[in-house]
Amino acid sequence: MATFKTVKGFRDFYPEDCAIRNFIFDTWRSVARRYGFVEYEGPALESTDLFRKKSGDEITGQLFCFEDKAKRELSMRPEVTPSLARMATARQRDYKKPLKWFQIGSCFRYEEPQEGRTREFIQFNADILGDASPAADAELIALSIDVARAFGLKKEDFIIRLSNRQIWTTFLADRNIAEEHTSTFLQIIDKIERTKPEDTATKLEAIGLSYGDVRAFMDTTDDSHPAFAELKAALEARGLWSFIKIDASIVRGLAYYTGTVFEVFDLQHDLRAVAGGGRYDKLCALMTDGSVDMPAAGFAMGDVVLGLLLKKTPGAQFKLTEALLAASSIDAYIVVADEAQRGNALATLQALRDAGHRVDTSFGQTKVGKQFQAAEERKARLAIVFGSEYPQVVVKNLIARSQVEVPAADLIGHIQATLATAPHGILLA
RNA sequence: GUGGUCGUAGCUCAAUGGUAGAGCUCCAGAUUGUGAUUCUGGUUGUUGCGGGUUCGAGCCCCGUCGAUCACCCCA
Repeated sequence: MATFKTVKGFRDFYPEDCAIRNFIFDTWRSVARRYGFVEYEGPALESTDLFRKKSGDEITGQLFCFEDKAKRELSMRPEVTPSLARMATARQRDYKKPLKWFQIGSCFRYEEPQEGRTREFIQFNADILGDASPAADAELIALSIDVARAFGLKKEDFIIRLSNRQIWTTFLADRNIAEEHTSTFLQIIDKIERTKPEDTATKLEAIGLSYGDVRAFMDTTDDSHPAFAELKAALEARGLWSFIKIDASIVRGLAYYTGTVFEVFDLQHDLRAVAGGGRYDKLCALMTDGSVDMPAAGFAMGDVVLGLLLKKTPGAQFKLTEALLAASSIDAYIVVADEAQRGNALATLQALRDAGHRVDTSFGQTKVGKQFQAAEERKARLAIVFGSEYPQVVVKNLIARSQVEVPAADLIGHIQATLATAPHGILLA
């Protein structure tokens, strides 16, 4: 038994886990690129002040923070948006607007682990900076939908819950509620679906509002509300509006959001939100003390909840299995049936690898049966047998279970021609 | 940070307070040039860790670490 254990809330990625992780990364990347986003990355470690600046002192309780040897206060990043704001504002003159940037990397939060929540998790972040239009919001929402679909999730599996903080700002202004109550109010709304109505009513009355008024407003806020008009038009034109459900209770915590806010929710399993985001037009100005005022919007999707959802959704499972098989299978396995031929076998191994094929072999003298077992295990398409009949070489198609003898001189050409054709079927179970 | 449940072989789990086991996996052989099945044999444990009670603790008690669930929080 090993003496050392994985640090609480952190995960090991054994090959089978890493394969799933890479499938998720590949999917995120390919869809983001399809949308014209470019990849960036920031440091995993930042000055603690960067996060304080954005979220205030109270968040330090949830930070992995420490002092380095020079007594600098540092924190593992709990999110990438502050780093993004720092990077984008620092060199915003170098890039034409709008910036469409995405990133994939680990984030860290010092919290109690439980289902869907670990202390290190990997996020996909997509942001558009320098464009304040609802068209940019629509682009992000469309991206989040297409990412979900790329994982094999269907309309019955997930929905986008959409709102806009402006509708609440207007609601409060219409009732002459002081601006200082806004964040308190939004916190109440955020929790309204999981708090007892009596408790909510008490809290609302404290800032001069009635529960009935708020509820009635929520119930009558639908997709005909003018705040959604442009966004709706842009998504309808793309044929994606049917993925949207207006839900005024979505306000996304007490974050920096200023307009559109949305979450990707699964419909079948009652999980946490798979992704969330929105518009945060004031953040760049805040982070630069007003010197760079750049509108922005974005969303983040974590790997943990997404992974749970993919495992629980049959359609996504199939895609995942297919991708894992494609990633792990090899083109050929070289069987050395006669040790005297190992030199010729290794020369062929090298030539095939040089040509870009995925080829493996066993290291030392092993029974032929074991070598075929290993080839099977590796999901090889071909077995290439070097034995006493050399210079004739046996090439066996492990899927069709047929084999031919090929002269050594023609071997490489024969194998490349065979691999160039589509396999007859995928070897399953 | 708070509370509930749990922790035995690589995995899934047994074992009235009385000698720590099974299945699967893995490795080898049956089978010295062909993938499956079957059969045979074999490796693996300070029972998470540390104390305490007891003639005797995997089992009871305390602490601790971890997992899990629910709070808190969710940027």
